[in-house]
Amino acid sequence: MPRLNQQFMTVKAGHQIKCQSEARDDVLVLCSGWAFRYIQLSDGGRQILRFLLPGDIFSPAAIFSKGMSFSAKALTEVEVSRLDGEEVRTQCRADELVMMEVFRSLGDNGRASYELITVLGQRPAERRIAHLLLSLIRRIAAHGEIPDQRYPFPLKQQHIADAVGLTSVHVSRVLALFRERNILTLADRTLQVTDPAALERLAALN
Amino acid sequence: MPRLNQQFMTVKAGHQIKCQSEARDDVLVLCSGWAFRYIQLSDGGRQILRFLLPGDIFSPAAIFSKGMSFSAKALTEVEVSRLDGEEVRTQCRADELVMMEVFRSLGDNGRASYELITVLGQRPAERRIAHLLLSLIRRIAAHGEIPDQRYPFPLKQQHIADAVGLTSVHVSRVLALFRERNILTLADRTLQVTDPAALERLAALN
DNA sequence: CGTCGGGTTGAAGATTGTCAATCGTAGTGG
DNA sequence: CCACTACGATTGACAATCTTCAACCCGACG
Repeated sequence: MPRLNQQFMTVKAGHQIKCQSEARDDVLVLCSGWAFRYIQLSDGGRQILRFLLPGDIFSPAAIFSKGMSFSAKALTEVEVSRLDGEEVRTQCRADELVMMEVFRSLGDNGRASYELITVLGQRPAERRIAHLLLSLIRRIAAHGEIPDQRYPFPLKQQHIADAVGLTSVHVSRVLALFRERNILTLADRTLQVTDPAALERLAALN
Repeated sequence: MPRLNQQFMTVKAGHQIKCQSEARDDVLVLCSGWAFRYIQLSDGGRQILRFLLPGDIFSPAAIFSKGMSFSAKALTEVEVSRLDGEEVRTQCRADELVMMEVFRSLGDNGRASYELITVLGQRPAERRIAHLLLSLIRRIAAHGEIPDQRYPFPLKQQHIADAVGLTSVHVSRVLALFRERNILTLADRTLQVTDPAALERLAALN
């Protein structure tokens, strides 16, 4: 099994990793830190499509299909590995497990997209934010056991706002509400959940 | 090249084609009529994820990845072809072109999802509706040349509402506005566009 | 002729956005 | 060590957008 050619880079917090019209056909993988995919609108708005954690592929869909145009930015300082697209494709054909991994990633992203569409279309502010927080918590927990319901959480309120389609002002108010109701506290780059059941009730998508 | 086993069914307008927890691992293809994918919420709300036109696969992602759970309904009377999942997968491995077709479909759906997320998160009612209408127009036009900017359009206002995350009452008001401004008229299962440029301006995602 | 589904309209209220001021904290440079 | 600054979070007042509820219309259809 040939080792794939890879090339590393590190990007500082807040800086661009990939822009909408990136021509190159490479596969980027997040090795450490947090990042996010987003679409930049000309009127200054931006929609965050998904947050990326270590191990995530920046654009799994782009491996087999052209023309996904979104940008990606580093949320914290990150390390990114760049693989040649063609090598990845031949590797997929050769190794069933690699292929499966790519499909799993594609499936996760698709499911997350549909959930986000549903949340944005059908849920009020509180429940949108609860859903985002719980989704992230689950993914963080899958990466390593977390003591005590305290999760590392590098997002600013503006990121939450851009992810769930609200203003940062409104996000601030909703988080204040959560704090008053003793559901969770978000401060100091840490998310502490005090009432996980309540959070799940709000985030539920049934 | 072996002909795939297929089995046809027709479903009347408004009836279920596939439900969220469909266990069977088959590939459904829409042969005629319109349908839509959606997620049903327990509180009565529903989010329409995508409208399907003839030739569309109900769940391209499900071919290679488990656990996409949405339902599908017929919008008009439809004909659906059912293929065995396993046969489709072996066919994909055998025939590069079939594989490419599936990837194209996956890519289209992914792109559409990201656009919908952006529209729902960042755009007000008018622009959401404009975006939906224009997307549909483009797809209809791709299916056969259309004279005169008059498009067949089987959606009720409730469908538009569930697709863009608004109430049907508000959809009605926005459509009235479009009519007053001579942008388009929606009546009688036909969509007539009188000012395509204005529609594109509203629908634009830049 | 009645009724039913879908569309339209008005009035009132809830949710969310906008604008602007304030505050706290962490640099940064003198 | 002390301004000075910059950034993010918070708060209040107000406005816009969208929903809710209810009534009504109208054409299709039994």
